[in-house]
Amino acid sequence: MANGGSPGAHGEALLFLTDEQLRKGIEAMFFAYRGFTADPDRILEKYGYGRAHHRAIHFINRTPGTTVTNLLATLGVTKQSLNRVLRALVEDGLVESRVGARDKRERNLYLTEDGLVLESELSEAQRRRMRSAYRTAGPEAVSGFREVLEAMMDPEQKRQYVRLKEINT
Amino acid sequence: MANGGSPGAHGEALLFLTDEQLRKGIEAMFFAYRGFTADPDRILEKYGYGRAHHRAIHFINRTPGTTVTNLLATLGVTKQSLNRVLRALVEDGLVESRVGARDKRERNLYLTEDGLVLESELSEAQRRRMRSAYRTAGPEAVSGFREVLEAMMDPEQKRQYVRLKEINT
DNA sequence: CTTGGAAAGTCAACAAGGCTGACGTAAAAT
DNA sequence: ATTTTACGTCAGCCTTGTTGACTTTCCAAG
Repeated sequence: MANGGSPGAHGEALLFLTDEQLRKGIEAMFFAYRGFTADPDRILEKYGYGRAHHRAIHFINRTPGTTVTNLLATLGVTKQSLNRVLRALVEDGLVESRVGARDKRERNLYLTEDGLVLESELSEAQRRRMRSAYRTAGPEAVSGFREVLEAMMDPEQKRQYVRLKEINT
Repeated sequence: MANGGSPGAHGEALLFLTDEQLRKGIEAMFFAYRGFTADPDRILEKYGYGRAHHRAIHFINRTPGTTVTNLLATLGVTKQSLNRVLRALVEDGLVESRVGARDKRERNLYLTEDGLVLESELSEAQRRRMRSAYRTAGPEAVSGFREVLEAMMDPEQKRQYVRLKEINT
């Protein structure tokens, strides 16, 4: 079951698939994700928001005019859970919810000016860290980074990711 | 502030540092982390546990005999929060808490046989996904993946990561 | 034109897992 | 002898997720 240290007959080519290597990858994900969220978390706290608000703000900014159902699919949470967050953002004037033009049942979501300001504060902080990590690791590492992450996603998540990736190419 | 599409005088060498590229990295992290936790989450649900239990189990397994204070530093949560999780695991017979031999104030934590069984179920699921992602992306990508993740950690997290990495080399 | 179903919003209740603050006990260190 | 450390615990709070039930509005198909 567990294959320890000694490299087998296949040699170095498969070294990166040992349990040891996989474990390092797992722990790297765990610790890196903490860093990934640390800066936004600090900013959000100032405004009394949490990560859930950040996610909503991020994806509304990414696809302005998106519907609630759309956002639900992207975020993978329940309507009730998203609604609580969305209500706060609308009440605080960071998000605008317009009745759909074509289909009046839908609500099209947009960031207000204030919403855009917070979004930019959050994403700049997150980009700063990402930029520094990219710079440290170099372009080759970056492409490997993204390849592995993509391969780690569930099919549905990957669909969401690719869909967004192809906007503003 | 935002630098859009057109490559500047530096050419392709810095393309990976555009806001566009950074954004893709950010979203990749978001979606990949969901995949990363999906399999363990399903398993944990069967036993009525959550991610917090998984983390405790993982790191107790990694450094058997570790103390509560140690675990606290690794996990980055409060004593009260960890205690709730630890109490459940001890009561359910997955973790053993022995009074320290040298320092009787300390508690040394170990997985029991049952604990080891669950740990192995969880980590095998997680390794399976990581292995598949590594295989898809290839060895070069894997090293880039880890480099970027390491560069993304806060110094304190990186210390934890490196400390663990160097056990069982 | 009626009706079925989709999109959205809302209420209530609950759970996991974070947090702070305040104590208490045992044991080590000074 | 006193202070500090390690651990445990009680109480209460918050965010963010869940289920279930119900309503309103509106599109679309029969």
